[in-house]
Amino acid sequence: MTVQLPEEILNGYLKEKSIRFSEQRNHIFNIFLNTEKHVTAVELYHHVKKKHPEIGYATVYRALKVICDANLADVTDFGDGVRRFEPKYGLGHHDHLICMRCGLCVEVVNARIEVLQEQLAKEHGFSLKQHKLHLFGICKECGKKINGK
Amino acid sequence: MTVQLPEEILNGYLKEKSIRFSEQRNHIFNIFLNTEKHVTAVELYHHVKKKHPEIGYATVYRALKVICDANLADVTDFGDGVRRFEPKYGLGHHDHLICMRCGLCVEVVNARIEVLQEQLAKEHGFSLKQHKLHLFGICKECGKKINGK
DNA sequence: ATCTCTGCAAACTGTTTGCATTCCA
DNA sequence: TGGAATGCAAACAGTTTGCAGAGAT
Repeated sequence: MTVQLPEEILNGYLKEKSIRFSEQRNHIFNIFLNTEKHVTAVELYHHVKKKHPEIGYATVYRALKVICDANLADVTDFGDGVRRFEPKYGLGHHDHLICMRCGLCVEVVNARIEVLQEQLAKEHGFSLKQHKLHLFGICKECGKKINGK
Repeated sequence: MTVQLPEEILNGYLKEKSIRFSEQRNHIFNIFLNTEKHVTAVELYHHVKKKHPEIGYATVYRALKVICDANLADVTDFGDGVRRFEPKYGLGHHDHLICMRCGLCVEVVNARIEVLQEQLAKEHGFSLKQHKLHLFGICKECGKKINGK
């Protein structure tokens, strides 16, 4: 099994599902891949708009849906009611550590937590497919600022 | 420090913030406490509506906001874009194990995961305040059904 | 009497859908 | 050529807000 680039994965998925190629979706996908993580659909729309002013909201949403279906993006909601999308390439799972004061978002992983989650699910008769862990707290910088006052 | 009932906590909070008592908010709060967990604002509205048809959406939303501010409810979004509220009484934190097939939602806790999360946050200079862990998988029953086919 | 809370409806935000047109296969 | 994908606008769902009137302090 050779390593596949995200574009190849997407194209493979499109072929498999006999979804037609489209210039716009391609543009959206490329911009999505090069965007800072955790983009809102609206943010992505604006990024896309800069280079391709003719592309509309609906197309961005539809493209994102295809990308998610192809398992190339994760959807996350940090609790503010806005859905955020982030690219993923098969592997590379991670959790989120979010500062409640400044909004800083750090990606973290801990293998032991992952293993314990697997066990916990198993104890309850579940086969685990996916998980989302959001840790909310105060980051170092904000901590200083608060104490400095 | 004596143990406080949720109503007492809410009343204390109202007094502290000099928010006025209101019949409606009280009804909403009581129904909220006696509802199965993870209610949508809309679901809660309908429950409330049965007993108190004169209460409107806005009041339910406003009441829920006060309840959350008083730290008596948690907001959760399992990824479907709908915000769910669940009562909490100070302590009693738990995570969620969700079946991706039938929607079954089990509440789980694992002390070791909690400790590791604390450590993980600390490693990154964060002081942890809160976290949300959603485990998505296939429950025992659904697993049987899938294999049985 | 004052000033907050309610209830209604209208406004808003994020997302989806219907339809005529464009354009890939 | 046929049918799926686009772009627009209108529809939708969930949530918030403005305002007049009711009600708590």
